[in-house]
Amino acid sequence: MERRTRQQDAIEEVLRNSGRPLTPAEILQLAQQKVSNIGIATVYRGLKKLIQSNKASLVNIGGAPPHYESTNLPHHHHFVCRICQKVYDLNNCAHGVEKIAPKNFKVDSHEITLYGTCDLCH
Amino acid sequence: MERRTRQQDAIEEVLRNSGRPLTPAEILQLAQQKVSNIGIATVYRGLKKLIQSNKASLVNIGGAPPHYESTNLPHHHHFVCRICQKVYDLNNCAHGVEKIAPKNFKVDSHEITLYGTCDLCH
DNA sequence: ATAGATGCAAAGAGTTTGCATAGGT
DNA sequence: ACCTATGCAAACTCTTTGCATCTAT
Repeated sequence: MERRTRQQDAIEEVLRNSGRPLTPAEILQLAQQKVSNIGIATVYRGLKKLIQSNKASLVNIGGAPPHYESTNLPHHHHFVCRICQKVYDLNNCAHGVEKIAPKNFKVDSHEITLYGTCDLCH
Repeated sequence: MERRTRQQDAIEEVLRNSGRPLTPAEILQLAQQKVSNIGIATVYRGLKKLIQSNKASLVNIGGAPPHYESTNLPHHHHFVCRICQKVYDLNNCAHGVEKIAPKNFKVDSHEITLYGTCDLCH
């Protein structure tokens, strides 16, 4: 049986409330504001559980370390700022991207990542 | 001044001759067939140089460890088969993807990765 | 001869795991 | 009371760095 703990709740809440994907270290820092002595191992274990239950997903971005985000968001993509390394959510999606696959390749999902300079850094 | 060494040549050649992106460990293994006692540190240093001189680039694929590929290929994207885990190169590119960024965000490059089932696996 | 590149091993970073204990049920 | 989840530290994996040596120029 799975148990509900303050730590697990904190991790889940941090992810849901952040408007952008976070790294495990960022999640730890934010979760510590809710549960003072939560450890990094708990964050990793918590993330693993959230991914298995499909409440969070891994966002893999070239150059940047792994980020995690809540799955309570609609379909979207990401923008990585080359200056501040922050990852932003993009709300639009280019339609028709899956058409670049060859015949006989069945596409079930896609990821688009844009790189450049964000609002604040430029 | 930069020097030309057998090790550096081997790394470059391995990347150019492989039809797909490779991990540092795979590059090491293949390069050892050409230069017997080349070490992993040399591979990392060699890759760094190739990236700086724009002869190779990092390919980041969700779930999989970092891969590297030669830039002697035209602009292209990747397809990851969920069954066999292979990474395929795609020759087309959806144009206009950079338009999904908000105003004031300057886009200089993009990556598209499709996921699904490849030809052979389906 | 000179100085950049290499190989090895040690050091760092990020992530996982073992184990005793706290705390949810 | 039971047994999962936690916190800490050690273990692991991947990558980088220090240093003596090799080697391309």
